[in-house]
This record gives sequence, structure tokens and C-alpha cells, in this order.
Amino acid sequence: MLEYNSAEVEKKWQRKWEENRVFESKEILGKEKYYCLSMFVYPSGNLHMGHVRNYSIGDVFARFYKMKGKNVLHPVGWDAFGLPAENAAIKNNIHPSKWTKQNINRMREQFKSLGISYDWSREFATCDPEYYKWNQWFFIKMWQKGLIFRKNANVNWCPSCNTVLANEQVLNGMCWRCDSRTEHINLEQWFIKITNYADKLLEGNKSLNGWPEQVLAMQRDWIGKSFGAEIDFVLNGLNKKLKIFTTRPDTLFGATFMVTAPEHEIISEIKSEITNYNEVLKYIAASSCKSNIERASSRHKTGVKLEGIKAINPATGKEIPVFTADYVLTTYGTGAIMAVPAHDQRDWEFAKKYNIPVTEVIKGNNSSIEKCAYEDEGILVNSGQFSGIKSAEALNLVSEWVEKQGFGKKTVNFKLKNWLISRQRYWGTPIPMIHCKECGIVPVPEKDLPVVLPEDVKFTGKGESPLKSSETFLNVKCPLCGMDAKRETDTMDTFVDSSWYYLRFCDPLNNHSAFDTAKADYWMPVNQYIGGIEHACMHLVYSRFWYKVMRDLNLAKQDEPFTNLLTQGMVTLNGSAMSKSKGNIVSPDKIIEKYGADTARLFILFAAPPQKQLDWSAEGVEGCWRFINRIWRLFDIVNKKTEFAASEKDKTDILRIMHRTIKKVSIDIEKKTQFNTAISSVIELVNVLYSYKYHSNDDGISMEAYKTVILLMTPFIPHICEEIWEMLGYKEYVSTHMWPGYDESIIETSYIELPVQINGRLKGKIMVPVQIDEDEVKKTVNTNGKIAPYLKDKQIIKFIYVKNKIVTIVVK
RNA sequence: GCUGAGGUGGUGGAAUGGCAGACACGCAGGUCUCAGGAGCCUGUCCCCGCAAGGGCGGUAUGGGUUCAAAUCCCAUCCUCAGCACCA
Repeated sequence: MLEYNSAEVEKKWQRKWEENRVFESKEILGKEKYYCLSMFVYPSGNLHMGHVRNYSIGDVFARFYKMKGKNVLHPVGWDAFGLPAENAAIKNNIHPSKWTKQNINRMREQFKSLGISYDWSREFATCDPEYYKWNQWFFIKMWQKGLIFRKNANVNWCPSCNTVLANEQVLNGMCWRCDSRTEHINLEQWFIKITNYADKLLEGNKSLNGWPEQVLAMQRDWIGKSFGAEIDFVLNGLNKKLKIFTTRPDTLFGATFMVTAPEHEIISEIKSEITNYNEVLKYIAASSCKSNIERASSRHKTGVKLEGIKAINPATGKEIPVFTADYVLTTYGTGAIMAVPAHDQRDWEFAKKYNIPVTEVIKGNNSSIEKCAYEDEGILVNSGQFSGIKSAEALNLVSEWVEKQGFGKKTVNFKLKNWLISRQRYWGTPIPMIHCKECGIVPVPEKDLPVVLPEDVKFTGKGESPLKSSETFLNVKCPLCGMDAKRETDTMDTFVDSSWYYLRFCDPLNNHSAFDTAKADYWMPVNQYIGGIEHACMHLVYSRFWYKVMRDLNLAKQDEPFTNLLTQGMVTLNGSAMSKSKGNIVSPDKIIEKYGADTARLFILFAAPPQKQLDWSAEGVEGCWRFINRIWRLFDIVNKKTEFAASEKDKTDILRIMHRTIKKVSIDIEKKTQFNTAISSVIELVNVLYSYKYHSNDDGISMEAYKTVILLMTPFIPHICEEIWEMLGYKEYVSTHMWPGYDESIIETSYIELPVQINGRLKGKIMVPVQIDEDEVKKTVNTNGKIAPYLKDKQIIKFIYVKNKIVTIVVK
């Protein structure tokens, strides 16, 4: 038999699959669908091992369910807008669209060399005007629904990318793309009111049983719902109120001062009353120079008292001082707090530093406020009519009292901020709005969509958005009054593109709507979504939000777009992430060239469960290559004629192991998403076939088992399986063959080996019939040569027989 | 600090109340061979033993529940990930 030639075989089947459109799908009413989606790829120019892992995992699901008889949708596309293309334009003087298309062409070939079962007829890129037209259409729909607004806001600015960033895109004060330190500037920007859906997103989290707990927890934290109260504190003699948010209304009587964020507008409103206003201004200026990180990391809280200003604690009626300090965030709650130093550590530190009285209002067992604040539950003291009540109850009682008295109300607060979606860059979806001096902001009429990106643009990397340099783009007539007007030059955050692409895949060629609702109803929701954990609070929140908006626009029926989510682990080399800068990259192309895609896929799927980190191992790859060749050589061994005849026992054994393996692989893929153990059980079956020395005259059972090996391995290593399937005489693709079923009654043996424990230690094993009852087991144990001696002259305290599992005897 | 996931051989990892270490890598030995860095076979948690065999030895540590614990409960330690002055 010839050596296995992976390069030739893989090319052959990739061509056949493509020519015969084996993996193209269409809606078939009455046939159960399965939508499998790996997060689409940014066309950076090169596939890396993380991609290979992502798409190999997706392909196992897609191929498995196809063989199980489901109507599988497994599409592929390109998340093609974004900064790298524009940076390439600046650096290499190549148009972003050209750069992107080159990369797509190259990566498409790489994808094809992996043999992923994609429906290529549905391919699209988000930079196609036929796609981004619908971004614009959705934008206008949301604008009409009041979900989009413009606001002058203090926003995150990346000086290197020259654009603003959403909150989610600032990680530890750094830009998520380029790692530069971000700044805060004041700009007029476009926002989407994602906070309108904060509660619905949180509520929806509870129904996502197919999502990893880790992602749900991250989203929960990110949305950050907390219950509390808003309370107004009167500024004495000023006819003004300072509104605060607290989650601890039970500590209201202990509020001995107030603090506003330095950015709080009240300061300028009452500046004439502040006797040390210059000092306050100086402090505000100093804080604004600090980054969020510097503010948070500074050990010592700083602040300045607003001299001449007194607030009144509405519960005690006492006058208390007001400070401004940058440990209070302008972006959370109302940007001001009531400070309760006895029961909040931050306030405690601040009070100590500025000699503010600390009033204890919650008393716990042995609690003390001498060395630090007491933040736990307890009994209220020094709290007027509420003294003596448990703090847990007081939370509610005080809020209700406050509400009745008319100086506040119960409320909830979210950490989630509205989604800033405008970017001052070229390579994105133009925001379809027109600024008219007379009519204000006017949406582009639907018939004029898409607003296409102009070609006459200069990429200098300096100054304002490149779109502002295009005269043809900039100048338009107002759709309402017909006068000269200007186009909006901001483009959309690329996370808009990825918020609904899974719906476009249901109907990618539609040119009169974003997608046909009936088609989307057929395919949605995505049964299995696969991608990296880094999208937990960005893409996966935005998409869920977008889908809920579409549901409210009657474009979608379900509440959630992704039923099951698998977040694959990182691919590392010697424990650290592969990266260009570290120079520790293993190139997929080289591995495919040397061993073939099957080997690369097998290693990735076998070396670790999909969710865990996977460390690359050259030896491990070598081992997978050996296994693939072992399957290849088994073809001859199974077909070889020998004079040995198989015994009945051999035959039933092999049949039983075969059925057991089918069961194990099916469950591991379908129920446990644990591909490594699925593969190892097939390896065991192959090892069994190697160790049997007959391979003729066994009623074709070893051949049956070999065919089973091929069928079971097809989702993992499809190319070699197709080749062997053809060698076995089949005319159809193994990829479209039915997944094998198993017979529980064959897996069960008539005899079973029972372990026998005495006082918790394994002492031996007995062979017994499956249906055996406890009395029979006792007899067998007592006559067993190995076990009986342990029972001699001993008193049996307990005898436990767990059917078909174990025998345990306790003796004295 | 908060949230979440974890801690098992030389390594990746199996086993989720019932035989710890499946399967693979690595290593060692054998076999075939002119040759082997190919293939095939055997062994490989630890301790005692040449072996057969034996071990209330063994799943981060200490305790507990149970006939039975890697698995459940309590405490402690450690690792990873996310968030972090969110009032």
C-alpha cells in the first residue's frame, strides 16, 4: 500500500466538495435545521492557530449534525471594516478596500486548505455596500424609534487611532486595538441607547443555559445593576438641591458630609457662593489631567472642601460640609454621594484625613469603627425612629420613608453606559445623516441608501476624519428643504457590523431588505456559536442588544440570537500567547504543508478540551500524524486474508466495542462538547482492531468496525476519511453519510466484571451475569478464591451490592 | 477587594459519589531491518519485592459526611481569567 499523501488527497476532496456544492444549504421546511457559526474573521492577512482552532471546532459541530441528518447552515464571511486597513493605507499608500480585498483573497485560500465545511455561496464582507447599506437602514430605524441621540460628552479618545472609543473598548485605560493610553476629551458624538435594554439584557442572561457561566458573570458585572435610592440634599440657603445615589439608604443618618465628582455641574452653578473657588478650580484642573488609572490607583484620597457651602442631611436635619474629590466618579449614579464614613471604607479614609466626624449608625456583633469602617449588616443606632431595626430591613424602610417625605425615591442604577458608535475614521459605515442649517439633522431618505464611501479621499493620518477631505461626499442637498447641506462624516463603530451579520447569513443576497424574515425565522437562533472570550462584554452584548431591537421592530421572533456559546481557549506556545512581536508563531500554512490539514485539526481537537488553553506541541502533532497513518494502514490489515478464524467471543467483543465507541463519540460531541475524549475512544477502537490477529472469516465484523472508525472520524479529519470511504467502494461522500447508530443491547454484555471492595480497599473482581441478584453475588463472593480468605473468621457488618457497578463489604 | 473557573503522574489530560491516572506525548526495552529518527509489540503513579505478589501509600493542605470521596460539605493555601474608588 502506498504511503498516505495528505497534500494530494486533501486537495482532491476540497475540490470535489466545492465543485459539487456539498455544503451549500437552503431552507427545507419540515427538516430540522442546525445553525453553526464561528465568529467571522477580521481579514488581517493571515490565519493564525487561534483561527484554526475556532474554525476546526465549528466544523466538528457542523459536520456531525449534517451526518445526523440535520439541515446545517455553516456560513463564512469577513468582518472587513476597521482601523488596520486604514493604517495600511497611511503607511503603504494602498486604498483600504484594496488592502482588505487582497487579504480576503489570501485568507479564503487558507480557509479552503483547512477543509472546513462552509457554504461559500453565502460569503460576504461587511465592507460591501450591499451589506453596510442595512447598517444605515437600521441606524435610521433606531433614530426614528428614539434609540439614537447626539450628545456633547466627555469621551474616550485614542490619540494613536485618532478616534473616540466606546467604554467597552477601553481596557485598563488603554485602547483595545493599539494599547495606547486613552484620553478624555469633550466632543459631540452619536450614541445608541443600549441602556434602555439594560434590564432586558440582564433578564435574558438567565435564559442562556447554553452559555458558559464565566461569560454570563462578566456580562452581569458589566451591566452592573444595583438597587438603592436617590436622595436630595438641600444646600442651605441656596434654594438648590444636590441629588445623590446610594445603595445603603439604611445608613442615611450617618451621612456626615457630601462629595461631588470634580466634573459635577453644581460647582459652577454655585461658584459665587464658594469662598475658596480658586482653590476648587485648581483641584478640578489637576484631576482632569489624571487618567482614570491614576485616579483609581492613588492610595491617598484627595479632595477640597467647598468653603461657604453647607448641605442638610434630610434625616438628621444637621448641616454637613460638601467636598469635591476625584474618588467620586462623574459617570456613575448622579456623580455625587452622601458620605457615611462609619460604614464605607473610602469615606472613612477621607473623613480621617479631613477631620470629619464619624457617626456610627449600624452596630454589628463586636463591631468597631475605630480602625476601619464597618460595612456589614447590623442593628441601626443613632437613627431616630429607625434605631433598633435590622439594617437589611431598614434598607427598604428608610427608602420608603424618604419617598413619603418627598425628598427622594427608590431606584436602580446600572454601570452599563450608552454605546458611543461614531468614529472619526474612513473605513467604516458612513452615518446616514445630513446636517442642514434650516432643518437640523435629517436622515438620508431610504431610497438614497446606501451612502457609499467616496474614493477621492486622502489618507494622511493627520488631522480630522479623512472623509472631510472629500468634496463629493461632503456637499449634498437637504432632503427636506433642498438647500445646500453637509453630510455627517463620522462612520460607525465596526461592532455595528458584527451585531447582525448572523442574520444576513440567513439571506445574504437579498437586495430589497436586510434579510427575509421568513428565512431568518427558519434558521435562527444560532444553535452553536463559537468564538473567543474577549468578546464577552463587547460583541456578545451588542449582538444581544441588536437582536432585541430587531425583535421589537418585528424583524425577528426569538429573544436571544445564540442558544449555545462555546468560548474556545487560547493557543499558546510554551505557555505564552503566540504573537508576532514575541516571534513565537507556529504558522498554520507550514503545518498543513508538512502534515496536512487533518493532522493540524486532529491535534488541535485532541490535545485539550475546546474551552481550555491549548499549548502547541510539535511531538503532539507528530503523534496525530502517526495516528492518521495508522488508520490508513489499517485498510490493508482489515482486508488481508489470513487462515485464522475469529471465535464467537472475539466477534461479539469487537461488535460490542464498536457500538460502545459510537455511543461514546456521539455523546461526547453532542452532550459534552468534549472532542478529546471522543477522539481517544476511537483510538481505542483502532488499537483493538490492530490487536486482533484475524481479519478474515469474521462475518465482515472487523470491516464493519473499520467503516465505523471512518464515519466517527469524519467530523475531525474529513479528507482522509473521504479517501478511504472511496477506497471502500462507496460512491457517495462520507461527509453526507448517515452518522452510525448504536444498539444499547449489544453494548450490554451478559456477563460483567464486578470489583469487590473490603473495608474500602479493592481486593478482587468477580465475573457475574448481568441480571444477578444480591444473594447470588454473596454466594459468588464467598466461593471466590481471592476474596473468600479476607472474609474468613470475620463478622460481616454490611454487604452492599450496587447493581452492575460494585460490591462493598464491611467486616470486623 | 469583588465575580467566575481551577489545583490529578515527567507532560497534555481521563474519571463529577462506585476499580484514580483512559487516550496521547515522552521515556525504557524488545522485534523487524543492511539500516532506523519508519512500522509492530511490551512496560511506565509511588513504596517493598528478581518475580509472583503485597501496601489503611497516593488527586494542593487540614478536617467532615459516607459502606465508598479527585468528585459532596467546612476551613486554609495557591493558580488563571474578568472587573475594580460603581457609593
